[in-house]
Amino acid sequence: MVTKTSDEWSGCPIRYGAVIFGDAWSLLILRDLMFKGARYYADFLKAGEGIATNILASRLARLEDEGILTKTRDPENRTRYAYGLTEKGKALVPIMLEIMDWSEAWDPQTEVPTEFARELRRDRGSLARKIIAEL
Amino acid sequence: MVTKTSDEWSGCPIRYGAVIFGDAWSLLILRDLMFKGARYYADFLKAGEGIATNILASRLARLEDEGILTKTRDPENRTRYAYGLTEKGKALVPIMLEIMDWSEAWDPQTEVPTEFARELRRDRGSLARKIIAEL
DNA sequence: GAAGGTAGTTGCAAATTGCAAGTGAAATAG
DNA sequence: CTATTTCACTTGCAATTTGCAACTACCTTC
Repeated sequence: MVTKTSDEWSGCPIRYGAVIFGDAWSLLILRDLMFKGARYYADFLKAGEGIATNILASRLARLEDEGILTKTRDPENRTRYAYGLTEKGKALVPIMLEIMDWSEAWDPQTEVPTEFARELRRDRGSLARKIIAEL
Repeated sequence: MVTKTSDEWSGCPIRYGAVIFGDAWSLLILRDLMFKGARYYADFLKAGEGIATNILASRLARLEDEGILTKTRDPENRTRYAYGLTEKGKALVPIMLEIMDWSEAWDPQTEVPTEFARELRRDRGSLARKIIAEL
């Protein structure tokens, strides 16, 4: 694929999106941050998806490099780091909501909590703002 | 990653999304179908991203298996196949528009045509419908 | 300063990708 | 009816990436 440092790189928005989160593991990490309250390295490891520790480390580093998340010493327990979304990362919430809506509509096995699905349909803009405000 | 045929598979909408298009090449194929009028195998190969023919074949097959695109003999030139989006595939347009909006907002190098960006901001629902209608 | 918790790194086999060349089926040309 | 071309792949193989398991380094607490 044409890379960001290549001469052939142009300003295509989908290609930029593909570089950032056109990767299944990154998508799942973002999900855990946005919707499951994951904050620490161990949270992502234990999220049940079976991500390997080396892959997790590489993805967290990439997302940090891209300015999507931040890594800081946890004030409560200074042996560990806390990961959090930047403004740029929080701005991905509407994309995640669209994905959820699509999966709910087209995959029979997908199940979104009823109340959540209702809010998603009714006013996804305010739902997005509410989720971002809680991050 | 937990696979769709695994006992541990649950109805998580983001995981379903990740399986389908949490893949950079698939995203670019969908972009070419939706916004660049690509229809034939050669169109995707020549899209300038440098996708290898074996990778293209595997992704087209996967997207077809997932019910996102269809493959039919081209009526005008029966030596080739025409690829097209199913309803399920067309329903991905709003997700792609969200990605475009996000890239335009957060990546300085990304450039979306001004008129397109304006419509995206003003009423993305009707822009999505317009794009789908033209597919 | 030893023990425990946390976030990684390292080594290696297996799977996937990327590249280039080859194949097969259908139209078209002679 | 045979030869050529076009199109859509498939195959073989080296290089990269992933997945798995074990190991390390850094704080903090005791």
